Amino acid sequence: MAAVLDWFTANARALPWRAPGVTPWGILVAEVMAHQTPVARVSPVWIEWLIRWPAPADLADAGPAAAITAWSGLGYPRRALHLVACAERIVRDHGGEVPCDPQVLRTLPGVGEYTAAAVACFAFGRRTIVLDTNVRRVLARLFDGSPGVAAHVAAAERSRAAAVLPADPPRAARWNEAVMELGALICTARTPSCPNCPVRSHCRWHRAGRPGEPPPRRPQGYTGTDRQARGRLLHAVITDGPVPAAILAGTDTVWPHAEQRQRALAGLVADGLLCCEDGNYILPSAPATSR
DNA sequence: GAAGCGTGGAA
DNA sequence: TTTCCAAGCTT
Repeated sequence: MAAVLDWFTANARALPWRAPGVTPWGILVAEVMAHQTPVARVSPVWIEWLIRWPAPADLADAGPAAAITAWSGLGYPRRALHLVACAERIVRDHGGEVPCDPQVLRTLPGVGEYTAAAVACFAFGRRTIVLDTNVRRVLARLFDGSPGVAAHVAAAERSRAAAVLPADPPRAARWNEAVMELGALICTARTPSCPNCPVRSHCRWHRAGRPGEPPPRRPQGYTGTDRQARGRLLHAVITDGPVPAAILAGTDTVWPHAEQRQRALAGLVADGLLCCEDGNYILPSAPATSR
């Protein structure tokens, strides 16, 4: 639909990874950083990472501790380990170049269906089906007239997305990016700005009077969870350097509940985000095994 | 297939 | 202040 492409030309955000000359590695880093994370928060961290580690080999050499520290406040720090493992695999198996085949990309740590399609499309111009939560929501409203989407991608969604994807690869890539942007800026989950939508007159959901409930809210809850405990404990080591196990595990300095504290620390160690050496918790210096 | 995995800014 | 949630992936 030309209206969406025209809208994108006029309204695309100037995200740093959309600048000319950004490498496939830059695209991959941006996509992983953007998982469940607002783009506005990703931008400064992405710039920092690409300056420090402009190519996969640079991050592979840097190792996990530096990556975890530089991950800053993006959340889900296992993604930093995934990127290090990606970098190692890219160096070892792909001559230091990010692969362009979505099926190959899919085998990299932390790269799922969406990210593989996105990197193949945005970095290499491949004609792939890019289905993130924004695209799914836009297509569901536009063509199905439903207010939101299910938790998981259905087969029918893929075929519908394929059906509306332009045949010409460069145009398909543009379409993917444009629909994603439309979902991020206009056709938002909570309060969509239909008056500003370039395809409101074609939208089944809008034409039907925007029926239905808003998408089911996810059970989240954070305060007091293992997730919060993990975040606090890891943060302590990132900011203070090596922390004696007697303090981190043995006292309630960082986290009050003893049993939960042990569970969280064990999880962090199991995930490769922390190591315990010589009685101290430290960030891992050895490469995270990427399998 | 459901559950687990962080964070900080906006509403 | 509290609540809600933002370009998913893995087990």
